[in-house]
Amino acid sequence: MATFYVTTPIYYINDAPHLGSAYTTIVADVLARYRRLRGADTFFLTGTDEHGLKIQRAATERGIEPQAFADEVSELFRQTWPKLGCAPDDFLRTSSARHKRGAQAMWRRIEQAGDIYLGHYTGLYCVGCESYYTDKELEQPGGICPTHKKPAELVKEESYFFRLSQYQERLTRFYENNLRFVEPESRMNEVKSFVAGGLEDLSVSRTTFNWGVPVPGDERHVMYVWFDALSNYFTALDEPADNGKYWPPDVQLVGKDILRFHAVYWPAFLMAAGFADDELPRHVVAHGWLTYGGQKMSKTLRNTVSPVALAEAVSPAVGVDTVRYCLLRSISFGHDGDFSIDDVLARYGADLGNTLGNLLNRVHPFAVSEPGLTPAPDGPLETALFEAIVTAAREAAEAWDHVSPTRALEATWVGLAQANQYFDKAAPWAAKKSEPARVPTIVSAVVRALEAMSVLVCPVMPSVSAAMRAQLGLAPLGSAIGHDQWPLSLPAARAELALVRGEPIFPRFSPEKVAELRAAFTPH
RNA sequence: GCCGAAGUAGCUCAGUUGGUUAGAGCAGGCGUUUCAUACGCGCCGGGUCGGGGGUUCGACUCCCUCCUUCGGCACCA
Repeated sequence: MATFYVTTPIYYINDAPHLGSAYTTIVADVLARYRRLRGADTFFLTGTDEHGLKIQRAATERGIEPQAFADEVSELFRQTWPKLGCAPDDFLRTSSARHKRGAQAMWRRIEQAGDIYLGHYTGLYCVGCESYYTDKELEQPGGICPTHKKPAELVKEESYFFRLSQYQERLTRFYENNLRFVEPESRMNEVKSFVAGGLEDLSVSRTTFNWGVPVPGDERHVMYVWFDALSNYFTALDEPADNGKYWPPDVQLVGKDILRFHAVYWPAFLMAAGFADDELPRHVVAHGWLTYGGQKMSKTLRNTVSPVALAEAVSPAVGVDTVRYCLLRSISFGHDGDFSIDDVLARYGADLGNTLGNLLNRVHPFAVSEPGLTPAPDGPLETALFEAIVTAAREAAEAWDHVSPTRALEATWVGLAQANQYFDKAAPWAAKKSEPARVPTIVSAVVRALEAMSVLVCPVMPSVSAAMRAQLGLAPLGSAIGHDQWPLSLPAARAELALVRGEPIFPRFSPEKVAELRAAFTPH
């Protein structure tokens, strides 16, 4: 049985969910939905990373316990995803008991393998901030702390280390045997050159704070954040029912900023814990940053945009699907990309309203006049249409398999365009007068095309898919393990159609609404 | 500084290993249809493929150089 395991990073809870994390989560959700439609037994994991000094300090500032702080912000994340149409199978919190258990078990495995040892970490420490800084983070020359305007001190602290240096060769070999381990390729090269530059052992514990997973056997230490966090991908499955069934991850989505941790440290940890090469994650896929309306989003500039608010403003019914579509369609995956309200408006009108919505809408008048449908065998026009649809399905599948949302949606929309073209060529309005017997054939063909398109569109726009299918007289798509529903062959003709003409799925925006949306969502 | 990526039509981007007139979508123009959400369909893109030089019979596609932008160069979530 084919399984599919996809993960997002667990998000650090020092901030509310933003467009960037929404993008990652949506991509993961779309991949999960796609695989489910293909019949794979799929597991989609996300969660929150809740440990570390920053969280401890933020909690202290508010006069609450770190756990209470974490509970609050984590909940914010957990509640956000359904509002964006995302349905993770599990939501892992690093402060949960099961995760601590799992992380400690992972620690022990590595320790028993002899790859964790006690040593001393030296770093530049700012007493005022109570934390370490890198040269880059400090003001040069002099290594001045930007907050306290005092030079950071060189401090030595007891710390456990992971023998990362021992894994350079094996990692290199692993990359050579798995050329697509990291995608896109340019990122793979970055990772390779990083490893080729030599690896030092990694400090994996701290004693300067205690909000973390205690090191087993030495509770003066807590695991340093990356050891703790990365293990979540394994600990989430570390239950008898799941463990082994979904492991290893098929796709791990990460932002480019955290690629190294996932492409170097993480496989090394797993190697040390005794995983064979074919038990390591299959693909780590790095995406770029998002700007909004050409501007980098930042809290200080106060130009962050809430994807949830945007979706609600666009439309209560299809806003979420619209935002999902636009994010995936407009951002060239892997590159930095810009997302803007003008882009949303343009795509809502053109791609969604005109091409997709209108196609569905224009078939209805003919369908209602043809209740007892008896389509003739397909002619050349119909055959050409179905070939085009199947090609679109195949190309979209190929693109989804390679985590290329933009390409997948392009292929999908080629299918929709072909259906519109077919409708014009077949011209049922003319056939009605000249050759009435052909009308049922034409209606049937377009309905079958639309049925196929409702599948192709489903991973990205599940509610639109359901709305389309409702108008076509079909039940929403469900996931059936082992049953590939992707339309890689001609959709079956149905003798009886039960079309239900509904309101347009993507109603045209009034000029006033366009103005309102622009005003509300154009960053300044 | 070192390494790497990108710079292609107004906008967003595709362009396999170099080869006939450089592509798509959107926007815009023209035409057409009226089934449909003034929607669809058809036609229209003389862009020095960042600048310069070179290799080649021939380069957007290889090499050099310059300019611009963006990444990576280890403990930053």
